[in-house]
Amino acid sequence: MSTPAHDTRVPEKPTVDGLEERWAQVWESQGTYRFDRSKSREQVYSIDTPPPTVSGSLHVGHVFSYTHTDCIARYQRMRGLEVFYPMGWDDNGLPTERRVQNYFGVRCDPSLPYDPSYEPPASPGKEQVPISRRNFVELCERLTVEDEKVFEELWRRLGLSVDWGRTYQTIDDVAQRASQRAFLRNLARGEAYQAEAPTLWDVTFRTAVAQAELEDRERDGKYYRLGFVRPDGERVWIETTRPELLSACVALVAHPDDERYQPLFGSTVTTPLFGVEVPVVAHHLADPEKGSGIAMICTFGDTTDVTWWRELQLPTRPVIGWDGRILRDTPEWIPTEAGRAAYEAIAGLTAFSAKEKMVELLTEAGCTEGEPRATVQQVKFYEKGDKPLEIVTTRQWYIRNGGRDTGLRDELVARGAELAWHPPFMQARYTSWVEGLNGDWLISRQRFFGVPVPVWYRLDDEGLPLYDELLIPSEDQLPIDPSSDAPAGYDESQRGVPGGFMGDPDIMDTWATSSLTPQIAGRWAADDDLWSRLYPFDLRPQAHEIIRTWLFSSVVRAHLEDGVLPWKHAAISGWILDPDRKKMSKSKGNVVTPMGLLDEHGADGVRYWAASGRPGTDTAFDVGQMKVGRRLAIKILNASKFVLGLGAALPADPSVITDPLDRAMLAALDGVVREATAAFDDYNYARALEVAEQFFWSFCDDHVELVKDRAYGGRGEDAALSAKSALALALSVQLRLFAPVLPFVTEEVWSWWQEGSVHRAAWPSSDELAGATGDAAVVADVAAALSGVRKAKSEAKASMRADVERATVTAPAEQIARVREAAGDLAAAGRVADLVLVEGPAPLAVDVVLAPPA
RNA sequence: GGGCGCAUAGCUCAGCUGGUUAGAGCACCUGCCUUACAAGCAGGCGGUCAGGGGUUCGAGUCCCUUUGCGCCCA
Repeated sequence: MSTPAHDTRVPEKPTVDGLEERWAQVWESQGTYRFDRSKSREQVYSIDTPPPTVSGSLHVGHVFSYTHTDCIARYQRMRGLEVFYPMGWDDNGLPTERRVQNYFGVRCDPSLPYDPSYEPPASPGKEQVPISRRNFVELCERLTVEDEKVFEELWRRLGLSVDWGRTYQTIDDVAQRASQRAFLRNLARGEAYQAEAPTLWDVTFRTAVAQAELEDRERDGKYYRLGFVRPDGERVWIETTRPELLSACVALVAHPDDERYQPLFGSTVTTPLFGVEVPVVAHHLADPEKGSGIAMICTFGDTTDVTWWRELQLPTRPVIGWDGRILRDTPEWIPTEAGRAAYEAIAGLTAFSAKEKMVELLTEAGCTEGEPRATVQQVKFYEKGDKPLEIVTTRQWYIRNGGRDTGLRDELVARGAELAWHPPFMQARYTSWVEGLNGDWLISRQRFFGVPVPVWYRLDDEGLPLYDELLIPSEDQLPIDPSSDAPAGYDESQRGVPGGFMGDPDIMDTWATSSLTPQIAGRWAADDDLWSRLYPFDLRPQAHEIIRTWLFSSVVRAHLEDGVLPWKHAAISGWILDPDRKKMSKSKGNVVTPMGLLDEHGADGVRYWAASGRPGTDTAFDVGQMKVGRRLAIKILNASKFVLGLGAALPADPSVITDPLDRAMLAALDGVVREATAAFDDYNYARALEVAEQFFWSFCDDHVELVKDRAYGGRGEDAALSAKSALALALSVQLRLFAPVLPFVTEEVWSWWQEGSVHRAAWPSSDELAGATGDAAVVADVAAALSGVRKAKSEAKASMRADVERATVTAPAEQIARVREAAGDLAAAGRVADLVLVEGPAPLAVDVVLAPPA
């Protein structure tokens, strides 16, 4: 009839302490979360896990969002899908470079040869030691291995159901191969190209920066009023914040409708000091309200200058070098001796010093008017930099992303509409970003720790590179480093010599590699069998601030390579806010270490807090919620101990559950299962948790209290069997409902009486409750009646054990009928001697006469 | 300047496609050792759902608007 109770193993004093360590070990040794690659694509749920930056540190925000993904992963696994859930480490890029520089006291000098026996100084010295690129990369790898260990430890402690046999990096050979292969294929299809173009340039890092990495910052600036000279000798006054670029001036521009300047269009003026003749042109982007309404166009002061330069086909007169200083050679376009002398005065200066010098010279020469006018300007910065970006003209690699092609742009916008966004409004971030693009994706970076651009150039007879004559490796040669590998048909002795070759010196943007995380984790083009079982993936979880970078660039790569979306769903997590509703950040010193939280509140408690945050919603950091979660976990232990201690066991046949109250409770639970399932299918783990939790508390406080007496045998064997069977069934279902959010405590209880892991058990369904359900409405009415009795005792300041002489329940007929179904349990739980049920008006009321104290 | 989101009890938040007296947890107050749990249990206090206007028989929910906060983009 039912499973005997003797195989349960309930501890005397259950505790949540120590569960993490114990179960993390069991899961590892049993391979609970190991991916079974024999499953077909339809049987697999594949997750494109965001790789955290290992040279940074994990914070509460990581714990928050990774928990969400884990809840989804665990749910899908219990639904019977084989979950592909890898973990990646993002070690590619600038943050690692900087950390290595500081940690070892070295810097990369790509001109140096590789030294296989190199060992870094024991402690960093005052001066950074220059080392070769390969040595530098080796140090990066050495350091990141240590970081990864710390991260993995935390993730295991948090209980992420990751397959730890499937970790990946964004810099190792696998990643480099995928990244270079994708690039070469883009190149073959004409989607990757090189171009000499104005490029936003960080003078500190000496690298180009992509549109997606920009941010605007406010800066105090000054407008200087400079007089240009017309052929008739009259002055034209312009206002500029960058007088240091005067020598780079190529034109003046005003709005075509501006009557003040219309007479000048088509004429020329000469620049003050330098005497260069420049045209006066018209363009609608010139703002008549700004300054004097007429502006100078330079090579290049800002991105508007670039637009004007391109659209008005103006000449190029660069004066700023890659180091951010004024170029030393006096430009040939300056015609006068005085002009050349003025230039020599600023040659080699930083932009800042050059500005001061220019203002001094202009003022002395009487070319300025009035005092400089203070202004606040929006200036473009590299998001990781601290000096304003300059715009320099360089040869760079680009990948088409729709920024210069409306056809492709429309296709990518359509991809965004095809993706299931959670929450849906996040799609707007994507669409507006794609629609606002104004250039292709610049992927080359003049840095060292990254995936090299895998091409060489042939050198002409004078040793100059022929950029059109690319030397390209075959895919089976990958990964390559063109600075140390020679192209086919050449040998190392021909590097850098006339008629020989040179490697492309640049690396790729970190997003050019991380946009391929599905391809890297899924072993694209390396393990076709695995790949075919995973791709396109099911889920990309990520934060909203990188929709424009990571999400978009991933869509671009999959669209170009395979003509598909890389995944079906994107789950966008919110921010963690501190109690002042500000974003938590290291600089504000309000960051809490995740390991400390796990120690204090337990992994289940911390996960409970995280899972309470709705998808995409910013959530306050709240230890109160973690305490609530911890209490819930403890309650699950205790309630389970009680139920199992009664000798409750799962019924082999639901017909033993005969009592209407038991069946009512299971009917209500059936509703909870349906709701939790629908919520999880909608990626709303928070709602799923909420309904399960709400049911659980009333299950404990009302149902268990009501049936206690019957379960102990107070009304006979059959009645007790019904109660115990229903309790066991309800417990089994509830443990599984909680398992995705509270993996440790549910596994602990599961192990007391069930075989295998709860995390590989089937998600509860209505089918398993079928045949054991009744009228769910009974639950609420009986609970209301019990509550009435309790209230009377509480108001009389009596113990809940106090005896009741008579309790009279008055309610409409149908409610009375429902209460009657559980009259026996109600009388026992309330210790009511005489329970009277009376039909009457709503709402349900209870009149209680307490027995005199004994 | 454009876009998105948020505003509900002291705090943190639910309230789906508009439907009877607006919910939960925490906190607070009053009690209760009750044989799973005092890390518990019972009961209670507490809200002109940011302000204004509109649609509707009916609005926390839909529309407009104002204010405040946050984020993304220019």
